[in-house]
Amino acid sequence: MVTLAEVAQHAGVSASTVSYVLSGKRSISATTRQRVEQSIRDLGYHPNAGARALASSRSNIIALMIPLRTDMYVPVMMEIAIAVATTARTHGYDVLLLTGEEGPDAVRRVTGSGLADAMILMDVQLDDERLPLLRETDQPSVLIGLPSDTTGLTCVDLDFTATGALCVEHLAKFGHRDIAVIGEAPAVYERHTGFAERTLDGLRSRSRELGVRLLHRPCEGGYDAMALTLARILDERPGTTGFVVQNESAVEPLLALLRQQGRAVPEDVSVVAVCPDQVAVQASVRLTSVAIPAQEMGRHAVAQLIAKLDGRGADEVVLIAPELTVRASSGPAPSGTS
Amino acid sequence: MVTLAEVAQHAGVSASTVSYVLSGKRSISATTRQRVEQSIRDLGYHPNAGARALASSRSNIIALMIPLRTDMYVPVMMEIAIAVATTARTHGYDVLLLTGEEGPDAVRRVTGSGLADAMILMDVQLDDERLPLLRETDQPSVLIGLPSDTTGLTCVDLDFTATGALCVEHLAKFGHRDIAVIGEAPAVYERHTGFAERTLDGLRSRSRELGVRLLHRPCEGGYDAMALTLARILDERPGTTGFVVQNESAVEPLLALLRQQGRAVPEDVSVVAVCPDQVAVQASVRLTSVAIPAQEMGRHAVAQLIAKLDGRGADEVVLIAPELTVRASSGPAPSGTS
DNA sequence: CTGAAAGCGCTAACAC
DNA sequence: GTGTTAGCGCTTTCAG
Repeated sequence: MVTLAEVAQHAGVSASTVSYVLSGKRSISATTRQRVEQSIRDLGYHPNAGARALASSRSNIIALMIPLRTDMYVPVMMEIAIAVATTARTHGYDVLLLTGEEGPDAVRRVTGSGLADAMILMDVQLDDERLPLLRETDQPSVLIGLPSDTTGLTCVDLDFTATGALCVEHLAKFGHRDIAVIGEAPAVYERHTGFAERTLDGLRSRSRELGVRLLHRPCEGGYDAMALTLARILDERPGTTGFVVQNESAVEPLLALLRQQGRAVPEDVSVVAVCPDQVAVQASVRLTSVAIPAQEMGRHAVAQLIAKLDGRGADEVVLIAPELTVRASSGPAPSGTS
Repeated sequence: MVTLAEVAQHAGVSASTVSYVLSGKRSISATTRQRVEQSIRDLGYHPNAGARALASSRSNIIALMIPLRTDMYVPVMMEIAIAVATTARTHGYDVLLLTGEEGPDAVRRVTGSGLADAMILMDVQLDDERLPLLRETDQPSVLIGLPSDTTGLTCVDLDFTATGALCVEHLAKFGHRDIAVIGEAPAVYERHTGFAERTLDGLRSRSRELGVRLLHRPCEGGYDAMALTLARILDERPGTTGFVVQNESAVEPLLALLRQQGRAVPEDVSVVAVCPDQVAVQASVRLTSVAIPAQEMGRHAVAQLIAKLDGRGADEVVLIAPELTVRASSGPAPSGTS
């Protein structure tokens, strides 16, 4: 293994000079720099991560905690994770993958051991058990998601309240007065996952303002569950002409069932989804939707974290504004309907 | 920050004793051990990862390279990644997440810097550009996937050749004589991804043996692409009664299109999918399928890697035997059809 | 069964 | 602009 000392010797300079060439923390004459860089290449030198971490008390690693659960839409998590990893690399950081399994202990382990310099938490609950730990640690962290109390925390998320409002507005503008919301699985609400509840808040308050009737039903994914849910909705509110879907695995079943019942989209009923663009585009009817900006969330989270690590940047809640894309699944409410 | 020296002092022993209590590398009297463990708890001591890595030349980190691409079925990758992470933890290892972006350079960086002790590569191409590097490094590695030349490599994968064969057998047993294969996106084949080609090999050779006609068509995901592909297939082979689908985002579109054309599943046509169980179960028709054992692959990969790290375990190709689960989408070929 | 002490490879004062 | 050097916190011989 090639060490810094060997590089120094090869280049005829001192160890510190090599170190400074690498870190750029003090100015180096052009000639020395070139000699050193040449030696580094000649010898195939790679700085030792452990030694560096020990001496500098910085590992240049960011920990990313992802949830174990699989009842959320996985591709979004994956897209965020990948965005985090690639963005982190552009800042010289690597990413350590932690599953939720260890729970709060993982936070202790990572902060205590200096394994990572900072951490990003995904899938935050409204009253997440890891939050107290984060508040008392001096280790920078960023949440992707929004807990109920954000004091002393930095959070990045889509503005789901605005998302809910936006969906209702869109349908209301088209004259829909009876809207049904197909939500996530009941477990998601029971767990008090922030985004689901906030979307609901947004949906409800804007409905109230616009005088629209709103019916919310959680729904497991899949055809059977969707069939049951849809039947109940139409039973309770036969005049329903607008649907908001926030559950990727209910999207296609819903469309199929509507088709099967002879309800044309968007002539008879309109559907607005909250889902990644890919899902909206690949559906059997191209869906009007509010996208989940996974990449943007990942990038923002890393940016915030780097800012903290560099001493810039305070605690802040970054809410990404939702954007609704009109596609083929929404249109004017059929006339003659209440 | 609490150091090992402080723990030693608190417990009234030497630093090395504390170290040995932690590592268990030499026997310690029960009383000393207890005193030390008490001190560790009292002080809230966590060993410093960097120092440990430096002194022992082992980081206790496994690098996991996942592909950037998103044309593969993401949930499977995610499931593997999570299985890798949790399994690794049970062996005392953490997982570093590398995206394919850096390509071979990532391998160099990680092995050179001692950041990770070993690595797992996912989404291996038949002639992957990272393989030469792996062969010349002494750093242990395991591939999830199978390149064309496995010399000097350890690989874990589903036996896709057997998978293909199994699908044909199942359909042939039901009397289907004309089978169409809906494959992955063309890009996947162009990239010479191992699993896609091996499945095809299995499908073809068994078809030949059983005297079944086989038509293979790559297919992008989504309805439009599937509609086009299906039309062409039925045009070319109107007598097709069996479908093998290896493309998650084509599954639902296919079912919808068949339904729309009045072809009942499984009365008129049978469908066998190669996909995760979740997809098979959630589809509008519960699909007869060969599952992708994501968790098992992740666990196996880690097990192989740990074996190597412990000096046990040689290079080996582990092919997981496919299992076909019969569900509601396959049945006897309609009589009167060739 | 336990201690003492020599590094591991690098960073960052402190000197010049 | 460059060199000297004292650690960073832990592991692991070598001694007892």
